[in-house]
Amino acid sequence: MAMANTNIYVGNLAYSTTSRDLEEAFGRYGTVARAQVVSDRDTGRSRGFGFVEMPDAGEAQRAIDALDGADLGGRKLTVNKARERESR
DNA sequence: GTTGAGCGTT
Repeated sequence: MAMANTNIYVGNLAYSTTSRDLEEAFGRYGTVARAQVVSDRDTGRSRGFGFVEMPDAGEAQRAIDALDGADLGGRKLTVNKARERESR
């Protein structure tokens, strides 16, 4: 109910990958409600993973299927539904 | 180089 968007985890990102990069990559498969690369709270560096929220479950699944294992910045992405945490 | 914060203690 409170979880209207499909929450997607994107791992194995190059440290150079930005939230904008995620938004562009997932935006090719549907509407992206939010895209965020997670940075280390202490060092400020990318932690090498991020999250993307998409309102359409069908588009979200298609994006996951298309981007999981895809190459971005020289890294093979790991993409799947996120485990916990909700939007904020 | 892999699953988000921070109040506080789950």
